[in-house]
Order: sequence, then structure tokens, then C-alpha cells
Amino acid sequence: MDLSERQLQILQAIITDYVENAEPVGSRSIAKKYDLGVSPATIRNEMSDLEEMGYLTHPHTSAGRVPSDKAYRLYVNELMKKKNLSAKDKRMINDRLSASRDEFDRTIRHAAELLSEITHLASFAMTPATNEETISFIKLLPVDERTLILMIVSEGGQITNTTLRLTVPYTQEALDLLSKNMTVSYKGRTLDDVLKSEIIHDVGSDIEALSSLKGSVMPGFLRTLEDMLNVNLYMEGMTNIFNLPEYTSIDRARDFMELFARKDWFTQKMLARDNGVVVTIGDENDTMKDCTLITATYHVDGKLVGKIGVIGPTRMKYDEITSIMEYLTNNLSESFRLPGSTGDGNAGDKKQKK
Amino acid sequence: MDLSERQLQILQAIITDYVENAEPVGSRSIAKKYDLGVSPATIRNEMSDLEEMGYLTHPHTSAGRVPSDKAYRLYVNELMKKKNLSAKDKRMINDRLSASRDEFDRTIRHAAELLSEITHLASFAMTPATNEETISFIKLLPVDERTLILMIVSEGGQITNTTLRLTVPYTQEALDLLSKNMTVSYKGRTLDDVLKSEIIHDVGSDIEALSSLKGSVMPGFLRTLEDMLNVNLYMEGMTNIFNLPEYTSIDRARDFMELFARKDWFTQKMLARDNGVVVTIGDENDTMKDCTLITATYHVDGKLVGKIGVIGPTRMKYDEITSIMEYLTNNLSESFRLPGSTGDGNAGDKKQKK
DNA sequence: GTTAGCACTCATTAAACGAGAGTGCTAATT
DNA sequence: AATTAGCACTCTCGTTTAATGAGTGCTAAC
Repeated sequence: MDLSERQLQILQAIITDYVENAEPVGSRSIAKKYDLGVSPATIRNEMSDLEEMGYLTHPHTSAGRVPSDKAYRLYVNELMKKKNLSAKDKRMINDRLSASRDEFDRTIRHAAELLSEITHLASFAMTPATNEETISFIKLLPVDERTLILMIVSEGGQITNTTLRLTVPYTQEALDLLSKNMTVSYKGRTLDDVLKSEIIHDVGSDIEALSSLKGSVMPGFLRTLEDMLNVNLYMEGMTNIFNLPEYTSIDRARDFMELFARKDWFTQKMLARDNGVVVTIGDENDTMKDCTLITATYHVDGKLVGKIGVIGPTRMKYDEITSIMEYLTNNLSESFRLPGSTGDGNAGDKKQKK
Repeated sequence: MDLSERQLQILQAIITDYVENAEPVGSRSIAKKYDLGVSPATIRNEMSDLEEMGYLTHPHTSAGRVPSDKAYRLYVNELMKKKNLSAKDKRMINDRLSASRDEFDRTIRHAAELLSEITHLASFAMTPATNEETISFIKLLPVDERTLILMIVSEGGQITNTTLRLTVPYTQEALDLLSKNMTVSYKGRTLDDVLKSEIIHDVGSDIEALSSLKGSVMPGFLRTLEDMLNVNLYMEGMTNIFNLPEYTSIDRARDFMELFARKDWFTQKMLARDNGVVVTIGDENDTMKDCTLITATYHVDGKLVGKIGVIGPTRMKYDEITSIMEYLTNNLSESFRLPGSTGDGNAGDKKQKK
């Protein structure tokens, strides 16, 4: 049961108008503003049909029509045209996103800030999940007699280091040996794997000094692995939503804020989403059924995948926002590419239902 | 112009009642609930006097009285008695605050969480400012031919390290020499000082290889210094305030949230506050004139000073909250004491106007 | 198939009203 | 002289009522 050309035009007009003004739109105003060459009465009839098909709703009898989630879905999948970013937005992204591998986290946070500034919505950005990363080698570097640096290098080139302070002195020999043993034991295994497997015994404890050192180092090692696995989540522009008419009720605003207070939960949810630009509208989300959530992925060295997203009411400028996010993530992926590497990171445009 | 005993009793009763119920309190309910042995009429007369002296206000003619900032000030300075923590709260703090020097930031964040949970207010915690810390030594450790670890150790024992990736290979000699030169140049100077002074030239560039290496390392060095100087600010329990009657207006809530969005600004404000338990009420704050802000300080090794605090409406349980914060900061300072060191960190009880 | 016309619906706003809580004053009481 | 009882007065808050107006849905004409 396809929609006629005119129905699509009317639906598009209603969406455009409602997104703009946040108020139920009536037949008369459609007829006046959008030049469809038909009278309000005709539009009324069509609207009635569209409502029957589930694309529109009625807050109450004598109010205008409001697009349903289904209408937005149709719009995102079929009607929406890619928007060209304004020169201002492009400039903003290019200028302010001085990404560099060194300042990874900082860049990611900047990206989230930028996104919320441009879209006037709440935004977030996540550093890549490193579940699949494998360990390349582990090194223990001496600092002073009771202090050492533990360094973990992943195959993907990620390097993390932590300073450990021991309660007893160590010897250089023990240090070297432990480094070697740990590397042998863990090389090629994923962080996840190493952290979960409790096989910490087999690192070798032949020598007394080594065994003691191992005991001191291991907890730090595990903690560092955990830190490597932890994706960082940055949230920006939370207060933007206070300016939106759909959040003038304190309860709505509270719900919204509380969602973000549970960072870890939210992170999990977002990690589960597909790659590329993903739009989930209203009911398609299992929580926040009156929100739309748009995420996009950026790539590091064309491999690791991080996410960036915006959250707002289902009424939002889908065309603009998806375009902005595509531009932004391409820009990010570009910045995070290893000098030598190739591969375009596949920052595609898959609009898909989750 | 001192207050009579009875006036103090009445004032105390009004504060207690208002703090509890958040509604203007009338003469009749005071007479009924608090056994002062006088009739409502007498209380009315006293209330009238108290109002004239600026301790009470009237939302409108025929409403009950509400304590003014001045009244809260008097209460905090004179009337308030130290409260004993409930066993539950004590246990909570003792159990959950498994502080350890290694996981400094984590512990601080936990403390903020805990504080907001116990007080049902918004809380924050700041890591210590290290402006005054001086550099002990700088070390460059080799990782692979183009990667090295830069380590900065402060006199106070703080250790920070960053991984640097160079575009060109380096030599071991150059590395050692640069480490030595940098240590000589910067040893004993404060982080602040080093960062501000642009005297990066005199690190010595006699050798070609050294000069090139220096050029690559210096930006990373400065960035790391900046990171060391940056105090981290953790905010928790923001959404608690939505449950308070004073924040049912969306505008109020928005203002509140927006304040915290500007983390850096807020950090600056908080750094400027005195040590110990400091309470600033309503107008005493230059922003947030309808809030009370309570901060307390904890100590690291009896020296460095970090802050923890709560924010809420001027109507709050001053006695409980200050007691909780004192207990909590003492606990923190205790945990962050170096094994060898002494000195009680002077976590005093100075209630003072800012 | 389209449009004009018109009755009808329903949210929103303003005004009117009564109830209730609390004060402030005066006069009586201790 | 201090305290209290009594009462008129004020102001908020919730409810009711009425008017307004935007917008639909239907019918009949084009």
C-alpha cells in the first residue's frame, strides 16, 4: 500500500513544518505555506488517510497533525535528501577539530562539544572499544628502587603505561625476567581474554625474587588492562535540551538527565549499536521511547571503532544532523589514520533500523 | 542587639521546621510542635521582631515565615550542634571508601558519589592542585626505535608518564643526554613556573641529534605538565536536585545544570576557597545566590590539598552535612597519608564566611 | 475528484469565587 | 508589662465557568 506522490508531499510538508515549529500543523497552514495547488479540504482528506495508515497522529480532535515515529522512519529512509553543510559548520569542524593521535581523548571530547554546539542537542562521544586488541609485548621499566613503570603495548599500536610503587625493592634481573615471561604468556591474546582468564599462576615463579615481584605487579597489571578496555564516554551539551519545547516538563528533563548519570549502562547500550550512521526513532529504542538517537562511527587506523552520537526528541532535523555527523566522523577517521596505513575506514551511510 | 533566649528558640524551631518541610512556617504550628510554653500570638510578636531584624522573611502577607540567609548564617555559626553520624552512614563511608594511593582518581570519584548518596544533594570532588609542586627529575625511557616514555617525577612523589611517538628514530645517547639536561634545567622548579617560562631553548642543542629529539619531545613535555597541573573535577548526583521542591521550576533546574557544564570555571571558583569546612550561604556566593555551597578539604601526605563539596538550596541540613563532610575528609586524608609521614593534615572545622 | 461551507470538538486562557492558612491588631487577662 | 484570645483582613491556591479560537469532519455544490 504505497503512498501517492501527493501524500508524500503532504507528509514531507507536515514533517518539515512540525520539525521547525514543534506545534501540530493544520491543513490550512500547509496549503498556505507549501504550494501544493490544492485546497485545505483536500489536504484534510489526505491527512485523514495518512493518519489511518499510521503516519500521523492527533493529539486531540481539533488539533493539527503530528508526524508519528513511522513517518519519521519513512522520512529518514526515503524522503530525506543529504544536506550540504553550511560553510560555517564546515569551517567550524575543520578548524576546531585539530585532531592528533597523541591527544586522542582530548580530540574525542572536542568532537562531542562541537557536535552539540552545531546541532544544539545533547551529544556524546566514545573512545574505541579495544576488546579485540591483542597484546604485543609487556615491559617493566625501572624508575627507582621501589618504583617502576608497567607498559602494555597492543598489536594495534596502543600503548598504556602505569606507574607502580612496590613495598619492597626489586632487582633488575627479576624485572627483565618478569617482562619476558609476561610477554611470552600474553602475547597475541586479547585484552579481554587475558583479563578474564585467571591463569596468572603460570607466569613462572621459579625464583623467589621473581615470585614476590610478580605478586606486587600483577594487581597493577590487571587494573591497567581494565583501564585499557574501558571506553571513555564524554557527554556534552546536556543543558541544550532545556531549550526544547518537549522538555519543559520537569519530569521529562529529569528522566533525560538521569539516563546520562548512568554512564556505564549507557556505554553498554551504545556499544551494541551497529557501525555507520544509525538512526533509531522513538519506539525503536527500548528506553527513551520519545527520543531519537543517532550514532555514527569513526575509525582509528581504519580498524578500531569509536562512536559519536546525538540525542534529542524525535522531532529533529534528520537531514542536517546525519549529514553533519557523517562529515564529522569522516574528518575524525581521517585524522586518526596512521601515516602509512590505507583503507578508508568505511564510514558509510547505512541508515538502518537497529 | 542580641537575640533573647526565646527568640533563638523560635528561630531554631522555624529553621528546623522549614528545613524539614520546605514550606513557610506559621506561628500556630510552631506553638504546637515545639513546646515553648507560649501561645501562637506571642510567637507571632517575636516573629515580627525577628523579621524586622532580618532573620525571617515573608513570601507574602498571609504566609508563614521563612528563614533568611542571615538566619542560616547565625544557625551555622552559633546554634548548630555537631551531629553524630548514623551508624549506617559511618559504615557506608568506611566500607566503600577503600582508598589507595594508586587509584587516586578513582577513590576521589567514589568519595563524591558517596557524598551525594548520603546527603541526597549534588556533590563534587577535586583532585589536589599541584601548582606548588616542584620537579624532582625527568626521565626518557626507550620503547622502540620511534617510541619513548616521558616520565616526570615531582618532589612530592607524584609520577606522571606519557608515551610519545616520534616521526624519526632517536639514539640512546641522545635520550640519556636529554633526560639529564632537562632534569638539570627544571629540577626544583614548580610545574607552574616551568610551564609559564618560555625558556625552552636552553636545554642545550649542541648536538644535532639532540636538537632534533628535543624538538619532538618538548611539546609532549609541556602537554604532560599541563595535565599534571589540571585538577580533575568529578560531579555526582546532579539529578538529586530534581527531587527538591526548590527546583521544580525548569528555569531553576536549568541554571543549576548550566553552572556545572562549565567545569573549568567552576573549578577555578572552588580552588579559590579557603581550607577546612567552608559554608557559603545564598548571597554570600557571587553566583548561585539561592544556593548553599559547602566545601571541605582533604590532604595528601598531609600536604597537597584537594576539595570535596556539596551544593544545594540554602534550605539544607547544615548540621548533618557538615558533620558528614568532616568525617569523610578525615577519612580521606587518613587514607592518603604516606606510610612514613606524620602530621594530621589539619582537617579543621573552621566554619567561616568566605 | 475537488472545494466551499458550516457545525462541532476540544485545549487554552481569563475571570470569578470560595476555602484555608496565617498574619496583625486590639482588647481582655494574668 | 507581658501574654493571650478574638477577629478582621490579606493573599494563595484550587475549582468552576465562560469565552476564544484553531482545526477537524462532514455534506453538498462545483
